Amino acid sequence: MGSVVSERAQRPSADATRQRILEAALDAFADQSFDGASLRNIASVAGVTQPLLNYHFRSKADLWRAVVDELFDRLNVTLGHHLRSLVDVEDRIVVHHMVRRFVEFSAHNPQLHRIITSECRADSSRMDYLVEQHIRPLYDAVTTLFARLAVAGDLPDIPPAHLYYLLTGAAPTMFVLGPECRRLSGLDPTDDDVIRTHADAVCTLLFGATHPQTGEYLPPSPPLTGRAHD
Amino acid sequence: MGSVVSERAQRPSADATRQRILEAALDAFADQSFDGASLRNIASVAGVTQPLLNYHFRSKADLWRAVVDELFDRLNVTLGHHLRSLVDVEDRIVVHHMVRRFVEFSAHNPQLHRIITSECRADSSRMDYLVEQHIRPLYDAVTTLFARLAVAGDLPDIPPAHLYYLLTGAAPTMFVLGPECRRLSGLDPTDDDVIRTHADAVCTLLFGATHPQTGEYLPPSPPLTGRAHD
DNA sequence: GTCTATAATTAGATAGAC
DNA sequence: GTCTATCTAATTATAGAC
Repeated sequence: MGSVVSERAQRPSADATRQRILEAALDAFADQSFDGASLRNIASVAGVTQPLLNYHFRSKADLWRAVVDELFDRLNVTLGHHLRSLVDVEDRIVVHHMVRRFVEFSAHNPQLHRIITSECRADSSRMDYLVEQHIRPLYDAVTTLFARLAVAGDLPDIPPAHLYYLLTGAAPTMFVLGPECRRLSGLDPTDDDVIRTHADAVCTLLFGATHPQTGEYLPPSPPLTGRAHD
Repeated sequence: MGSVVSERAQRPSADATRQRILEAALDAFADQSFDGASLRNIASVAGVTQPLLNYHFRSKADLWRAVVDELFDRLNVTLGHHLRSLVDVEDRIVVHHMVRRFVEFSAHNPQLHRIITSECRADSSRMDYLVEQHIRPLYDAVTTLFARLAVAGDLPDIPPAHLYYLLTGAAPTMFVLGPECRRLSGLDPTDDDVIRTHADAVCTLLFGATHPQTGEYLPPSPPLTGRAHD
């Protein structure tokens, strides 16, 4: 047990301190963007002093990269676990589950999309890092899957790139704008029922009807509810 | 001609200067958020010096409010014009046109959603202003229209609040993340064909099939394309 | 590993000349 | 109305004690 010592943390308290800093920095960068977040405030939330952030992470930019790496690691674990547990099933089942997990992840980690929309609005070195290091592999995997499903008739006839931005816009926006949503609608976007309803809604748009309570896939899927005109 | 003098601008050059400052500030606030945008840089882009911004607009916060007011005025004119030109037609025709105009406006004015997502992630006085002054009237109008259409079966059976966030997420994200989109997909989100394809895609998700070239509504609407399983 | 103290930079706002 | 010069405050990063 005493042999669990990383290169960075010689003292037992260091790893815990690092983690508290990372968590405070995640919320700060997500809520106030890179420039708006101050190291002093992050340090204060983490219960340490500002120079300690420069000690553990060389600079503000390096701290930001550490935050982003951990965030995408979590996303990839979430999506990857469900992908691996779904081998040998049809593409449309896989994508259905992935969309639900993506909505749930976005609800529990709105910081992901807050940071992406902060940094990907104009070219910058941080956008370089985000896109090439983390987003492109996901984009390639998702659009490849979408292209297969569109040919099979399991998705609307929409070009994969457009479908990607429809999904990555529709799924998380209610949670990214959580404080606004609460005021406008009275709904609590952290409530499990609200999250489930939103996942159902995204699946209804993309795939047609789903079981409203459990989100289970219902093959063969009936026509989109609410489309009857007779 | 010489009588066209506003209260604020005693000299003929003042109105033009004010407008150049507003345009530079719009892009700065949208691309770099409130804290990231500096008055010195905005002034430089507008071709003036920094203290002139404090002269025309009392403070950075007041400049931000002037930018936001003008932006929502443009949105309301765009949506309002199409609403007024569509009296005495069915709700589903009205909403179909509004969605297309909203996609087009979002493509040409991504700053709108960049500013909203900057400010509505955490409570602040600027979020207060945005929500109560500009967003709530739009939210109320849109969700009321959605509720009528859902009852009539012209929209998927999704609660209006959720449908609002699906639409305001799906429609503009491709343009809000324009620089990212260009890198990932190779598509130019300022290209008219790309914008039209995206408007078609949003309408396909919400309403089912549309005429892919013109975006004309096709009543009675056929089933959602790509749903056939036989 | 964590602190105090501080250097160096930059920001928004104001004073005053023209 | 627009400029130059400057004030005050806040920021990141570093130096050095413990």
